[in-house]
Amino acid sequence: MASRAKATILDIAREAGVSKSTVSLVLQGSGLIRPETATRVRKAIEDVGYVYNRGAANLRKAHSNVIGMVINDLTNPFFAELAVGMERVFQAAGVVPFIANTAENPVRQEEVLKSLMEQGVAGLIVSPARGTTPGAFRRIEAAGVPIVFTMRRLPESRIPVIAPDNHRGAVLATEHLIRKGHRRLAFFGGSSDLVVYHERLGGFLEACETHGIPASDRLIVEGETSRKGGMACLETALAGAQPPTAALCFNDAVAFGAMLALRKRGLEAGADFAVVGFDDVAEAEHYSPALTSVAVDTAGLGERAAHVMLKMIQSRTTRAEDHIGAVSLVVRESSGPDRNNEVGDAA
Amino acid sequence: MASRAKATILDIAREAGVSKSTVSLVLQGSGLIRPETATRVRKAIEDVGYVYNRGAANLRKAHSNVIGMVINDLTNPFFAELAVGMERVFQAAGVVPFIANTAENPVRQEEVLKSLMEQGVAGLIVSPARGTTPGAFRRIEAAGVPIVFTMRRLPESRIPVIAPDNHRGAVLATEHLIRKGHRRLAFFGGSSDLVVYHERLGGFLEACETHGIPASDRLIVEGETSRKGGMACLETALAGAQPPTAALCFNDAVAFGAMLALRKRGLEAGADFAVVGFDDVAEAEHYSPALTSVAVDTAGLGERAAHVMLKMIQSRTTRAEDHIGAVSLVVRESSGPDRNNEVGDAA
DNA sequence: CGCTATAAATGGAACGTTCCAATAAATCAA
DNA sequence: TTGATTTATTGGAACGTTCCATTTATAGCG
Repeated sequence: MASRAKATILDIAREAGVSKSTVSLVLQGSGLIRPETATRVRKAIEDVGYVYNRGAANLRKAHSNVIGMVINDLTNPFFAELAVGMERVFQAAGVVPFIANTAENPVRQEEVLKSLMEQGVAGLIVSPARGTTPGAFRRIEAAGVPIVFTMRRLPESRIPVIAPDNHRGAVLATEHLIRKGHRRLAFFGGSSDLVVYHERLGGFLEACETHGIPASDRLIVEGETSRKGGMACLETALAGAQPPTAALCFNDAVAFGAMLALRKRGLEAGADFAVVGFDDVAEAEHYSPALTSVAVDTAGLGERAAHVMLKMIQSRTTRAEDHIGAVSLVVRESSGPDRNNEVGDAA
Repeated sequence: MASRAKATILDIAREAGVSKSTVSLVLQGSGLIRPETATRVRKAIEDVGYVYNRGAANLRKAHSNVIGMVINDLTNPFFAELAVGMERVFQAAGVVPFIANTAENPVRQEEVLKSLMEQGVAGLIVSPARGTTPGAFRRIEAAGVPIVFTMRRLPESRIPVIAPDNHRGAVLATEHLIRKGHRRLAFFGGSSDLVVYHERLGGFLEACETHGIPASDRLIVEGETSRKGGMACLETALAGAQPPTAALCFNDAVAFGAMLALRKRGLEAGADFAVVGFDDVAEAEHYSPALTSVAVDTAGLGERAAHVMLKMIQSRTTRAEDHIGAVSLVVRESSGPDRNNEVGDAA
């Protein structure tokens, strides 16, 4: 049944009674071939169960159609949503994106990038792992392969970035909490080795500044960007003498964790402590209580990144402009007013 | 900076003053090369920024080190967890898995498989998209590329499957509901074009049978395997004259949807209506109320699938045994007793 | 009919590796 | 010293495609 030796273009040529060049032309959909010949060739292809060998082709063409998508945490639904947005665009362009997970591990990331490069990818869309060294992409850049960063950027690097307006999002969220009457605020999760962290924290601090929240009433708790991290942050925060009454969380996972920890203490997010997330993953809407979060148009960012990548490949450049996506605050149930300071809020 | 023409093995040979064969040997870590020569070559590799061309190599070797992972719905956290389990194993084996998403679309799946095959994958781990035609994998089988199905199987196919014991899981869950005093039961979500559906539904029906729940008191509502589908199922179920008091859901996403719909009606899962999910995704534990679900050891199944694949590749066979993973019911808050039929349940 | 113009098909070199068989150099045994 | 053995290194022929430069067939025109 299964012919052992895999068929090549030459086998097809023999089968169809044409030359290998003709077969190649048919494979590429060239109009130079007489339609009848083309169908004959196509039939032969079908008959022998031929599979195109893209490796061999790339040897001559140096122009693959695969794009690598390197993601730091596939279990975060946020990245899955991002990937889906990209795929929509790539599919339309006849490009197949291969996704690889680095699990937030720079060593693993190194391996994955190496493998992708060896495979001859046309471009790389990357959300770099935490702790990525500044030089990690130098070789890839030198090889002339276009790279686009999504969501995260590296400290000093000329690689284009597609990301939401983290600063603005944090300002929006923080102002919302202040308007709700909260005067002792916390920022939960993330760590300072992430540029995004500084952007989001920076927005938080700026809003505090503008609205006269003194530094002594701001609590910053670093932590893992996961549910577990969020739980830990909340515990730390409530252990203090003058605990905060509201928190802006680094992302939704942290927010979910904080809410879970609240429930464990018999407290309710929204009523007893205000929680705001970041990213607005699909789950946020369906949580209980529903999570107030900064919406970043995840799928839109994914589409944007894919478009930028396609353009870079097409114009064979390695440069592109950054894109900072608009954000908006989606107010739900988790961010109620401060009970001890019922200022009220019209909005 | 970036040398335009990419360096080849020959450039390195020139740089290091050896022959291309020597470079090739060094690249493969052969012990035949004098250590000093090897270091000299490695230095040259570093200096010229060489990237190995795996396509060219495969032309001779016909033995790539990439494995394709084809997943039907990346946004379902279940599959992300599965992927993570596989990656652990593959990483240790020095293999890089490329993940591709089919978004439950057989046409897209066709494209993805084609692309992966052209890329010369060593093997394929697949969770087939809904509506996959029985012949979809014939060509791949004929090409001698090992395939392993995970979670889902195709109606008639000799391809090995790694999946949980769906039947048993459904029996466990259903018996739990019956012990809780429920006498009118529903099965929510999924559709009959999925083999898994029949396995899970079969377990449900069998348990009903054994415990004397008449067919008239069993309600089966097909639906999308998503939150949205779950919401619709619940609405349909409660619209009837003699609505059920408990439901076993096709998977956790459906269960979350059903719980959400309950809340919209002012009802509470656990207290007013019992809900049991399937898969026990990480989220289940953290939901409110926490979801009772059938745990399938997702990561373990992923690891198992990866191991089977590695063994198939190594022994160059296309056959392997099915693996049916053990399941267990994790009882949480969402599956309380029937209020109108407080039989009680010691366990 | 001969000529040119167009259309269709073809052979061969190249792409960057691997691997076999062969060579060159170093070591050993007698 | 000579030949045998071991250790390092090397050319060259594949592998399956693309693409350029040709060749062959077909049509058009006077």
